[in-house]
Amino acid sequence: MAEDASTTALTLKDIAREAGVSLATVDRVLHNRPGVRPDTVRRVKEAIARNAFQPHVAAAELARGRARRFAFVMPSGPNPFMQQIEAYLGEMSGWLSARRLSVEIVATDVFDPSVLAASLESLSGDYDGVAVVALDHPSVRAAINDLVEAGTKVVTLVSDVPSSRRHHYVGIDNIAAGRTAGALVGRLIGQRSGKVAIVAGSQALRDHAERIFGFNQVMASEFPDLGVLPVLEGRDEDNRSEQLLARLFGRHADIVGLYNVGAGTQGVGKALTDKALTDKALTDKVSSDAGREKRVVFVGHDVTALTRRLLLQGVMDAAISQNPGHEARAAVRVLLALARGEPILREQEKIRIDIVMRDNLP
Amino acid sequence: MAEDASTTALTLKDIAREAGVSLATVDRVLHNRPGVRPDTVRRVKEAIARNAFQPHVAAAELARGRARRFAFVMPSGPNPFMQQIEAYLGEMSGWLSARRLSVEIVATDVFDPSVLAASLESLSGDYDGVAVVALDHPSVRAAINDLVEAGTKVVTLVSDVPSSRRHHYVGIDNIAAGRTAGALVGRLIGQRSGKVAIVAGSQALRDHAERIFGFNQVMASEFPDLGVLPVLEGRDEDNRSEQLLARLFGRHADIVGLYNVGAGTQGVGKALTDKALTDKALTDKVSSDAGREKRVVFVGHDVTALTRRLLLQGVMDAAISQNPGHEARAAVRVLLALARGEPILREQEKIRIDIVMRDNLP
DNA sequence: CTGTTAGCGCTTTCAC
DNA sequence: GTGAAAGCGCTAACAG
Repeated sequence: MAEDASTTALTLKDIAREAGVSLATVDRVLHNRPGVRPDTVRRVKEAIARNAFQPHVAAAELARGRARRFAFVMPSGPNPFMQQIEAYLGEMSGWLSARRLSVEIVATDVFDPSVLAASLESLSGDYDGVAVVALDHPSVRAAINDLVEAGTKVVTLVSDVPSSRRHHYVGIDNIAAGRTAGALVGRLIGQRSGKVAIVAGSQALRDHAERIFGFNQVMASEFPDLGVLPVLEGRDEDNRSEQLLARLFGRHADIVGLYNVGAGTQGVGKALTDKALTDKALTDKVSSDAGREKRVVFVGHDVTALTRRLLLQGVMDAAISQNPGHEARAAVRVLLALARGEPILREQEKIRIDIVMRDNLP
Repeated sequence: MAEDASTTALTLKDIAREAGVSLATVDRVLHNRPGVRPDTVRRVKEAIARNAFQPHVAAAELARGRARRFAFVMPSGPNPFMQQIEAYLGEMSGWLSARRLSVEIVATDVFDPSVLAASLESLSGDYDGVAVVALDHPSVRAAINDLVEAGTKVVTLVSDVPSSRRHHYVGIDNIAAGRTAGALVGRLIGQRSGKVAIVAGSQALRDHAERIFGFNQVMASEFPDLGVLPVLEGRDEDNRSEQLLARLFGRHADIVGLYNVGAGTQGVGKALTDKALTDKALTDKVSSDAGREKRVVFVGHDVTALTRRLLLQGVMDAAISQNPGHEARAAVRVLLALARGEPILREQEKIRIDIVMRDNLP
């Protein structure tokens, strides 16, 4: 139990002496480099294990000389969530340069498989690691596999390609996120009855499809009395989402819940507040609590300036969120650990599904 | 814009040459060490600023030689949450030793101010940094200030002493946590009416008192129709909490919500399931949905093996949680950054108030 | 297949 | 006040 804390930690040299070999040989074994007789490998490995030897990362880092370069392949459009990730990468610049790490952002049309694949291919050889917001498509998968083949460390970010050989996925489980949204909508509706609407960008997007799947799962099994209306596809555009919704509200007077799967939140919020005003005007003479009774429970994704405001105003009830700062830092740390051959702290790098309501806004 | 990426990063030597001084002098200026003429200091600082020079942390770490020692002063009792923090510290052992860092856990009766203060005093001089689950008391504050005075870096963990000179607090805003609990209880009760019960360990504990304060704030302003019953003090003990609650349920048939502020969750859960059984027996002949109608909305704190089970069973509706793994790692990283004189990544080290429900269980 | 050796960019004596 | 020089524990190039 009582380790002698005053003893200086072991070094490569100690292991070398103990195994009866030279520094270089231990180094070779440590990094699984070829050119060592199997028997020697065994002896060295034993010495390492016996002493629970941990090489000093700082010394290793210093000795390399060469700085490490990472590329982040991000969507080129003006997506607020992606911009947040880029902003958080920017905030790390001091941290990065003190470690002689460089992170370069490569903007691409990630929605066009061939363009994305070409972008990835063009990175080969120049970077130690690549983080990519990936589209799940065969040619993208192939490009990722090629990078991995060439020795580049690859992590998928926010959107995964599970069938590829990427080393790690930094993002949330979207089915669970959809389930969480469903549980919130159902629970917050409470005893009331009525219908539930869903607005998504497109059901062809893997993450949107997964969220809808999870949402429907929960609605069907736990809130069977709430009828779920067919998914509206707003293409993540504000205007389109607003119009589709307004029309839907016209056709169904009994909508009590709404799940916005992707972006276009501005339009969704607009449609909701318009509806609230109309309802209020209609019922003002009779009852005063149209706000309470007719209020539509609204759950969406991500904490942006807009959703923050909607939450504070009470228009939105909850946002399911994946912390963009955490994703940015986790991607960098994972790439670094992979490049160094260090173990990944799974717990630390796991992205949680955050439920954000008005009182726990970050 | 186009920095020459191939240029090797600057080193101390470059700065020294540019400022017309030696390596040693730049080092002295960099660390605000005495023995440099003011004018020289200025020249060197200018050269550093002009080049946005960042010393290489790995080189600095390697050159120090001496390992850094941190102490974690933790409650000695069998508190599951604290045990989780210790477990996560344990999981970091590889990471720590690869950086020649040592973390020692010092168990103390943190609820006795004089004992805690004495423990802290005894650490002086032996550690580079101390993380402490602090009790807010004058003698504890004094002990913290003494440590800081002696050059030790100090962070408070989970429980803060805001009036002390501690360098950092790693933990949540407990008032906001209480507000979040209140909003959840209120919203999940929905249209039903009735009373809300609160069970706490003790109102003398700062964090419990703050949570109750936040909870009552929200109940009063947003759910004025729900009557909040006087706080039961269960001393975080299962049996006592259960008995107090059972008695309360006997006196009030219309309890629809329950907030458990601290531990003792096992007892609270027991009391709730017993009540559910009784209610069901009473109403089975008349209506079948006593489960739905009479169900008490139950919100508590922290994700442990027990609360996880209660959430899955549907006995508990939500747990307000502060991620113990994050707290452990944040405390270490903050102490390390403070010791190295590096900036702290505020965003990264901020502990969020997590809302955990069945579908987003970590 | 294995060993020797020259640094990496700092920190820290010890001299001047 | 300031500078010169000896490492810290690795990696990588080169020599056998």
